Amino acid sequence: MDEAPAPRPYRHGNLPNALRAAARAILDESGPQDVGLRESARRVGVSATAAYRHFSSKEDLLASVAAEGFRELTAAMEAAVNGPDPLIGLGLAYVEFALQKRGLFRLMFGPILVERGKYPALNEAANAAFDCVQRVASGVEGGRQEENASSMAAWGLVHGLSALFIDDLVPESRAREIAEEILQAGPRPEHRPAA
Amino acid sequence: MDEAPAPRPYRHGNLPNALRAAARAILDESGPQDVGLRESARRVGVSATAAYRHFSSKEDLLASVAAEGFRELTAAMEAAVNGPDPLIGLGLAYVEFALQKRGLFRLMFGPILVERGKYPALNEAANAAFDCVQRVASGVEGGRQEENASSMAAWGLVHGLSALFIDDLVPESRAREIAEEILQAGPRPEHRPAA
DNA sequence: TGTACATCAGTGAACGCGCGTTCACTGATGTAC
DNA sequence: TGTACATCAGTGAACGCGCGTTCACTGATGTAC
Repeated sequence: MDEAPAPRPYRHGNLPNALRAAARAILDESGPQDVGLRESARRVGVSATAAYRHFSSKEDLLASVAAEGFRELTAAMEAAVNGPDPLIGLGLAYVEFALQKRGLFRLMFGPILVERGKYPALNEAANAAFDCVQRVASGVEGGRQEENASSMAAWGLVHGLSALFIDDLVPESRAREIAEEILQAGPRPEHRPAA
Repeated sequence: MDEAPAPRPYRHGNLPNALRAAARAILDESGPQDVGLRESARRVGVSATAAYRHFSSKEDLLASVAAEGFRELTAAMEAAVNGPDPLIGLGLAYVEFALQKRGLFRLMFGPILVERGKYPALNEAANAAFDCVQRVASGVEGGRQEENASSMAAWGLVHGLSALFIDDLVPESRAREIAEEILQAGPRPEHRPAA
């Protein structure tokens, strides 16, 4: 027991990733308001100062996490688009992403998004995700990614359902079936007078 | 100049309202994350401690502000429902509310909403608003306020558009026309292949 | 292959800050007789 | 109408806290010769 084996080498190896992972763990457990640079570092087992070797500020770390989230959202949507109905697939993937990664989703669409001009990587990742939605929703392949009413409607519907679901305005168990029902039905919900 | 006229009487008169108003001013200027009990009191010109005569905690104040917001949202929707197409009116009122009171809207659908079980007044106000949406969206008068696919779709669409708009994912100037276009068109957006 | 040195990812102590909240209090207001 | 008193909306000082960030530093790693 003399030679205690160093539990971690001097250099961490991938501290940026570890910090992002820690931040995401906090995100999952509570919410964006509780994600802190100090707490993230604490969880990784590293001094708070170490984070500054890789991120210029807390906000920088958060932006990096959000960018990662947008990349994952894009990947999930693109994977889901190869079904019979791309738009339904995309919609369900979007909602599923929100339900499974609530805290991350909230971060992605929180104040950091407004500041995305300051963070090129975040900006790029967010734009890629939005372009993907608009492209599929416009029903064009090479298409114009400019907003048009129909693609905004699809996006709005999917985003709104996600927001309502993760706010527990509908029990989670029902959220998925409702999303499926709505998306299968259209995505133009019929306006029928009571069931 | 001897007798400086007391700028405010010893008793404020309506400190709860004044504190709510101050909190909303902060909400408008920055966002939910910057609303504090101390800062609200400071703006009213009162000691921080004074707030505790009327609110048991910061969260209690926030819940009170959110409840006020839901009451105003309900009123706006109910006023807008008396047009030719109630659902379009309601939708536009909802979006307009979000655009005009971004910070408040964010607070209302933020973490406080999840905790609404602890604040009966907030819970009641929120339920009233949600019932109003569901009632109009279900197209029934005396109606079942249980969630059904069509009313959830309408709500989701309207809520999602609001969220996208206040996140500046669309320039505000365009937000209103887009909302109108989408809602006029349906509210079942046609899925047309590029314009 | 060995040595000298630059690089750079870590450390721990300390900073100032503003927060929510508690405390003991003051003094104006309202009320009972 | 006057007086005694309870009520209660305010005050200011102080608390502990955790935060983001800066500082001067240490010591392992990588590189040039």
